[in-house]
Amino acid sequence: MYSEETQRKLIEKTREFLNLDIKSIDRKKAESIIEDLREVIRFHDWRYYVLAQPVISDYEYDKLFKLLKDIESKYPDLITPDSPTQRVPSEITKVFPQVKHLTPMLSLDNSYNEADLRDFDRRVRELTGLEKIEYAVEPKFDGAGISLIYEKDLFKRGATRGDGEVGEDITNNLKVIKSIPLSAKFSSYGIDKVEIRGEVLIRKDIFKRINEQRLEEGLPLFANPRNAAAGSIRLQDPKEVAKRGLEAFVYQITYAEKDGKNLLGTVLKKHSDNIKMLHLLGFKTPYEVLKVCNGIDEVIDYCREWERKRDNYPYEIDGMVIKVNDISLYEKLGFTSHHPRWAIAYKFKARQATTKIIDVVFQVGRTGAITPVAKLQPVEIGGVIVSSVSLFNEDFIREKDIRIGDTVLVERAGDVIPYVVMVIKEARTGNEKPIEFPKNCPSCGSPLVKPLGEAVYRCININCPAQVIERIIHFASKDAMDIKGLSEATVKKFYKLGLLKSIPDIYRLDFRIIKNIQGFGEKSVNNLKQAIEESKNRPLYRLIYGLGIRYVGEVTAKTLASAVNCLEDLKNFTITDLMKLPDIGDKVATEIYNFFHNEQNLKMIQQLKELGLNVCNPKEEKKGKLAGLNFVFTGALKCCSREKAKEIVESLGGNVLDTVSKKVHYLVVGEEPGSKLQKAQKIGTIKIINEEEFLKMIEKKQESF
DNA sequence: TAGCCTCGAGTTCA
DNA sequence: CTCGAGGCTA
Repeated sequence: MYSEETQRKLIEKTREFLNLDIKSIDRKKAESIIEDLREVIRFHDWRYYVLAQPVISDYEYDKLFKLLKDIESKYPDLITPDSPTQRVPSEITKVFPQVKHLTPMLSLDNSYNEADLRDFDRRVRELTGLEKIEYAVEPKFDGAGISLIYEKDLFKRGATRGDGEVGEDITNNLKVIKSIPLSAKFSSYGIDKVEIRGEVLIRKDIFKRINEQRLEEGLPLFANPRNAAAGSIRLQDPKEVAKRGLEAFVYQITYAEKDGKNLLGTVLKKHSDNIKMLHLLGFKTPYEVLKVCNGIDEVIDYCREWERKRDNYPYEIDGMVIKVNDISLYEKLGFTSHHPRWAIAYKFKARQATTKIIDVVFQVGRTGAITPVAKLQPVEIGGVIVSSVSLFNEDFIREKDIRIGDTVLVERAGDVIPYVVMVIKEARTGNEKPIEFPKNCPSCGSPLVKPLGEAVYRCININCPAQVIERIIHFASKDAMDIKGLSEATVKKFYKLGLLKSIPDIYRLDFRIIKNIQGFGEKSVNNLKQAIEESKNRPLYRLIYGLGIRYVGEVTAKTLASAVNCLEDLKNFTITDLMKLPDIGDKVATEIYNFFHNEQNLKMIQQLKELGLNVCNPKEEKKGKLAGLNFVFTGALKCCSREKAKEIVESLGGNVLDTVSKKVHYLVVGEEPGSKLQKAQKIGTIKIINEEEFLKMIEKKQESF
């Protein structure tokens, strides 16, 4: 057992060790830290295996373990018999009876890149004397490992991994998992007794539901689906286990006998065939996603493919497993003390990491919304360095009890945007400072207001500098007036220099001054000049959208544009008039009405008109061949960007929507489609077409672009 | 009035 | 992409 104080110190040391590079460690340094490092690893073993509440990510644990292994291989005389490297960690909660596995449950050696995989392949080829190896490659499920024994076709016993030699008997809990057959006709394959390895998993969407429920009940959250699965299979009450929606995948036969004789490698020759057999016997297996690869190049390709699409897979996977497919070679290849030489794991870049919150700053958005943003000690997640993360609003901070100085678990999933999963409370020193929400706007100092029932504070001063800047950025952005060369950074720079204080100022920029600004040459100035000139001719709806009226996005802007001939006509609309338009209720109508009855705004509109911007719709309305049809895109298109495709569809009279619903007529499926495809299939009435078919539909008109 | 559907807004890094 | 909230419909 560890006291709170000890735990805190150990976590602190963890961070130190994580920043160490093996190259910087000499003999003296090694001697001085090695025992501490072992103690740190033992502590994390305890958090992970005993409490099922790890305080660091797997990736970080692997890093620590690797550091210890590296030091020990550099200075082998420092190895002690009780070093964590000398055994797979044990300590098991005593609730379940302990049982011995038929064959040890070893972990796999890890690889992190192409070079590691090629090394592995080279070793396998050397040891077997073969020129090219056939590999079976499958996703590495991130769940809780289990071992199942079937005797005379009956499910006899199921166990956790434990220390690899001895696990816990959780047969009763596993029996409630429906994807584990209680009986399977192994006898029809001439097998009396078999030991199977697998993984208990929770689907990502179910994991989310469980955590939502735990939040409501005030229970500690699970950091990820694996923790949830590991915690769930060891619940005392199988009835509770049944409620958790667990599933079990099996991926390896480690023992099979007939009349006391071993069948592996003799009768059961190929791993891929074993998986097929398990699949046919009614087990959940990676059968559909297992690929037999001839040679390491195919393996690497397949790993890459999965690294790209792993987020679309309903189960959490943290890498790929590569196994030599020919089981008769296993004997020749053998084992090291930790792992088989005939298999290796290829680990994807981690998407979770822990780091410290250094500070919290408050940003002012275009609508005046105040967003707290945590500045982090930079940390690598999924291949990029993350140094800041949004904390959204006060409720989020309160719910998670986030404080400055806290160590937090940060995740960067498929959506790319980092997110604070939880605070590692064990790491607290007592010096953490609560996050105080400002009473005044950090940009202009005016008092903030929080409308009843809303989650965010707002600065309501429309001339607040931060808001003005954001509005100009929005106006120039791609979806609005699309002024290339007037990026976020440029707007900020010009504002600071006093060149750009309002939207109309864009069209009054003095280019003689800009030429003298560092970073602007002849060419960039000319490009900017031209882009600004071109933006004067944008269609009316883009201008309306660019004005940044609250609740008026692209769609509502189009509604408004098509209701009038010219921008000024909107001045004459009463709230009631506006509410007659589709999808505009009283809230939206009021905002629009207020905007067009604000003197400052009217002056701006007048100025924009005088500066030569298009403020009217074209006279005649052209109808295209796609008139009235709604499109949605999913996946990447080969022909062009989505923007371009959207433009083409709209030019032909069609619409492009963001989400799949009954209104949609066509779903265009590109490469690696997302969840929209399933949704569309479920609705049924949507015509699902691929890119080729789509191109055919728009073909005749396409040359003009 | 509840629940569905859609739109708007916010969001990180390079 | 996701969440929250506005608008619409049963």
